[in-house]
Amino acid sequence: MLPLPRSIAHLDMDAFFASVELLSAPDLRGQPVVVGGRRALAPSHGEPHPRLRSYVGRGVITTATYEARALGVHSGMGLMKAARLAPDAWLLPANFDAYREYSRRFKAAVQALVPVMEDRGIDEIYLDLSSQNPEGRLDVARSRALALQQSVRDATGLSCSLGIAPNKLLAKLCSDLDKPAGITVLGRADLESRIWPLPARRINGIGPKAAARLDGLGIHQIGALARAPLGLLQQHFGERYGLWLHRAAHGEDERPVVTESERKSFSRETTFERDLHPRLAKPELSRQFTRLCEQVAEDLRRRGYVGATIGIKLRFEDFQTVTRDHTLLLPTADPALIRRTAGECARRIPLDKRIRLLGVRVGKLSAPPEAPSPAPESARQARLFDD
DNA sequence: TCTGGGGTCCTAGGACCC
DNA sequence: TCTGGGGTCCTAGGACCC
Repeated sequence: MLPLPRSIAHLDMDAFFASVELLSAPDLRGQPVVVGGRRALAPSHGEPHPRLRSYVGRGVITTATYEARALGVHSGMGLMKAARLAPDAWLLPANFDAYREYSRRFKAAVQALVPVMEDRGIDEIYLDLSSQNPEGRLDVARSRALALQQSVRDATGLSCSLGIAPNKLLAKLCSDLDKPAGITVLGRADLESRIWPLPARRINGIGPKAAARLDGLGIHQIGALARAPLGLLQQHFGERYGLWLHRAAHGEDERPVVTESERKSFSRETTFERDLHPRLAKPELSRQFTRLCEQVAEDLRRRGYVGATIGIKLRFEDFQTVTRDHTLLLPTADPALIRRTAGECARRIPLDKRIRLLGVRVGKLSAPPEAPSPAPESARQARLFDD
C-alpha cells in the first residue's frame, strides 16, 4: 500500500525582528529600517531615531525591512557596508528578549491549531497538517494557512508567510515565494513549473560554497540540477551529498516533522571591537575569556545541564578560525573548571596573529546528578585534572 | 573598516576494542 | 608476523542555517 501523501507547512515570520520593533515604533512603518548592532545609538538632533550612517563598529544586519531590502541591504551584511548603500535607513539595536517573547506567542497560537509543530529557530516552524487534510486537497491547505495567519496576527500583531507542500523541503521553498504575508500551496504536479526555475541556492542545504561549485558546472537552476546525471553530482560532491542534491532537486524529502529534540551544546562567543594582540592584550583577553566561561556556566545551570566536552574557538585577524576541545571524565557546570579546561585548550593553539573572536563551548551534555553535592563534586574533579 | 552570535550536522583520521 | 573488518569515541575543521 502506498503511504498517504503528507501535507506539510512551513511558516516564516516576515522580517521578524524589524517587525517586532515596528510594533513599538509605528512612526517607522513603511520606512527602511534595519536591526543590528550591540548598543542603541543616540539619534541626531531633531530626529526620532538613529540613522544607519552614524554606525561605527563590526556589527551586521540581523533583519532589514522590505523597504530597506529594496535599497540593496540584507541580513548578514556588515552595518558599515550597509551604511554606504542606505545611509538614511533607520538603525535599531536588537532586543532579543522581546523577540523571544513574540516567538513564544506566535508558536503558542499556532500550536493551538496544529499540535504537530517543529521548532526551527526564533522565527520559523514546520507543521504537519496531514491529519487535518487527509486527502491532500489544495483548497483545504489554503484555508488552514489563512486560519494560521489570522491567529498569528491576533496573537502578535505580526504577519507571516506560509508554504504548504508534500514535504518540508518544498514547503520551505514555497514559504519564500510570496513574501510578505503570502501563502503558496504546491501540489506534486507543480514541481517543474514552480520550483525548477528557481536558483539552486534557494534549496535549504545548498549554501554559498555548494552553489558556487554548481555554478562552475553550469548548473544554476533547480531544474538543471534535476537533469544533471547522478554520477556527475556524486563525483563532484561525494556519494551522500550528491545523492541528496539529486533527490532535493526532484522534490524528494521524507524527513518527518520532529516535535521534540534534545539540545547538544551551549556556547558563548564575542567579537572584539578591535583585534587583540595575544601578548600585549593578554589581561583583556583573559578577562573576556573568564567572562565567557562564567556566562556559559550560568546558561548550563539555568537550564539544568552539565557538559563533559569543553571547547574554545579563536578567530584571527585574517578570519582563520581554529577550535580545540577536551573531554573531561565527568561532566560539569562549574565556571572555574570550565575556565581551567578552556585555558588548557588555548595553550594548544599557536598565537602569532591578532585575535578577532573568542568563544567557549560546552558539549556532550547530560542532566546533573540527582542528589547534587555541589562543592565536593567540583573540588574532586579539579584535583583530578590539575596535574 | 567587509564578514555577529547561537546552533546542528558531516567528514575524516587515529585510538581502542572485539 | 601479517592479514581483516566493524564499531565507538575523540578531535579538528568546515558547511550550513536562523
